[in-house]
Amino acid sequence: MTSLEDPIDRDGSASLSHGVADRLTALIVAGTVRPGDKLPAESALMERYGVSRTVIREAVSRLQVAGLVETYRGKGSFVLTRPAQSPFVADPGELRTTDDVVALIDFRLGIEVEAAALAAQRRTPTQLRRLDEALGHFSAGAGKPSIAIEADYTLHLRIAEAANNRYFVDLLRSLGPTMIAMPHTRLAAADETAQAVHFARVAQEHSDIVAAIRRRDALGAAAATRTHLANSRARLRP
Amino acid sequence: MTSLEDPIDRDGSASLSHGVADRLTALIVAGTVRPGDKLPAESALMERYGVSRTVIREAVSRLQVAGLVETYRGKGSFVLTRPAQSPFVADPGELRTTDDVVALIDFRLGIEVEAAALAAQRRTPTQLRRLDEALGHFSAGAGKPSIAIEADYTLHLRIAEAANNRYFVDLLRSLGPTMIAMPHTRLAAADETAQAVHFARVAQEHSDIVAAIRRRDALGAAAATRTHLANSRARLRP
DNA sequence: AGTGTGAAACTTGTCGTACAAGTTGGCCAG
DNA sequence: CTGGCCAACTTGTACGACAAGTTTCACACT
Repeated sequence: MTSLEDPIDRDGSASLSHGVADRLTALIVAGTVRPGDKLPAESALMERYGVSRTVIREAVSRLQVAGLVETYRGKGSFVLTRPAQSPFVADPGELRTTDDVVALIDFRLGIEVEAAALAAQRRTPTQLRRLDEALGHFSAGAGKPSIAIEADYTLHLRIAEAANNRYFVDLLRSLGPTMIAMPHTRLAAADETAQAVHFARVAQEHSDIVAAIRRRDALGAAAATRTHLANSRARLRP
Repeated sequence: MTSLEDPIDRDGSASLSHGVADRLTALIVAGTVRPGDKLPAESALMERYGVSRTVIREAVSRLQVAGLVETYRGKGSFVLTRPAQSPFVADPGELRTTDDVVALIDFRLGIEVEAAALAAQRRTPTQLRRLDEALGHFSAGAGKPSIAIEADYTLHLRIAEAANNRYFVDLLRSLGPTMIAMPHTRLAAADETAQAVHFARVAQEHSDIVAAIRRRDALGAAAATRTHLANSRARLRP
C-alpha cells in the first residue's frame, strides 16, 4: 500500500474522522488492504489524509468497533479477517413504503407459517396456557394501540416459542414489536369504527391460529397463520 | 443521570477508551440513560471517569459506530432508540448434536420453501441464469467437498435473491455456507460410493427446484425445496 | 561468523492546551 | 411580547508532550 496523498474533503458534510474511517473501510472492503495486513502508522495516515492525529485515532476507533481492524500498542493496526457472514439485522426505520411492509410480510409468511405448524405439533400445556394468556392480553388492548402492539408481538412470540426451536424465537425477537405490529400501526390513525372492526378481525384471526394449535392441527395452524398474514398483506395491497 | 465519580481502572487490561465505551454502553443497555436522553458533555465525562478528553472522544466514536448514540456539534450526544431486538445471530459452532442440525433444517424449511415459491413468481432472466450457473458450479464440485459446500451455499443464496426480498437474502447470508451445507458435511467422511450417490441425489434435488423456478411454478418450487430439505432431515433422523 | 544486548527509532495510548464551528439561554431593547 | 445579540456551553480539529510497548540496528563478545 502506497503513501500517496489522498486528502479528505473539508466540505463539512461529515466529520473528518468519519471521512477517514470511510476511506479506510473502502480500502479494506476492496481488498486493497487484506486480512492480516497492517494499516500504515498513524503518522503516515496523517500525512496521507492531511488531518491531525486526533482524527486518525478516532477513525481507527471506529474501524475497531466495526470489527475491521485490531490494534496493538507499539505494533500497529491489523486488518481482521472479514466475517463470512453478518448477523441478520432488521430495523423498523427501514420500513418507509408500502412495498417495504409487504416485503416484511412476505418474509414473515415463511417464518410464521412454519413456526405455527411446528407449534401445533410440539406445543406443551404450559405453552398453550401462555398462548391463551396472550390472546386475552391482546383483547384487553382494544382501543389502546400501544398495549395492542405489545400484545400482538407477545402472541406471535409465544407461537414461535411453542415451536420449540430457538431459531424461530430468535428471529421473531430480532424483528421486535414494531415490525410484527407493522401492518396494524398503519391503522392507528384511522377512525375508531374502522379500527374496532379491524381489531376484532385480527383478534379472530389470532384466535383461529391458537385453536388450531390447541387441537394439534399443523395444517390448520399453518393455514390460519397464512390467512392472518395474507389478510394483513391484502389490506395494504388489494 | 448524576455526575458521580466513576473512575476507570488503569490496570492496562484494556485501553481507557475501551473502558469508557463499555461503561457508557452499560448505562444505555441498562436503560439508565434512555433513548433520546443526552449523554453528559465531554467535560463532564472527563471528570466522571477521570480521563482526558481524547479518551472520551474515542469512546464516543465507538458508541457512534455501535449505533448507540448520535452526536451533533454544539449540542451533544444523544442515545438512539435502543433496538428492542437484537440481531439474529447464527453460529455454526452451536451445531453439536443431530438435534441441533434438525432444528436448523426445520427453520430453513420455513425460510427456503417460502423463498423458492417467491423466486418462482419473481425471478428475472438474469437471476435464472445465475441459478443455472450455480447448478453447474455445484456439479463441478463432485468429489471436492470444499467446492461443493461453497456451491451449495451459492445456489441457496441465488434462490433467495430471486425472491427479490432482501430479508430472505440477508437471513441466508447470516446463516452462511457452513450452516447451509451442514447436513452434507456430515457425509464428507463417508465412503466414496455412498458420497457420490448422495451427491447425485442432492444435485437432482437442486435441479428440481431450479426447474420449477424456471417454469414459474411457485407450488412446485415450494414442494421441491421442502422435499430437498426434508430429505436432508430424513437422512439424519429416519 | 554468529549470537546477544542495549539503545535508538518507531508505534500506539493518554494528557493538556488552543482555536474553530455550532448551539443554547439569558438579557436587553423596541 | 418578540427579536437580536452575546456569553457560556458543546463538539470537532490540531498540536505538542510524555508514557508504554515493539522493532531494528549496531556493537561487543565468543
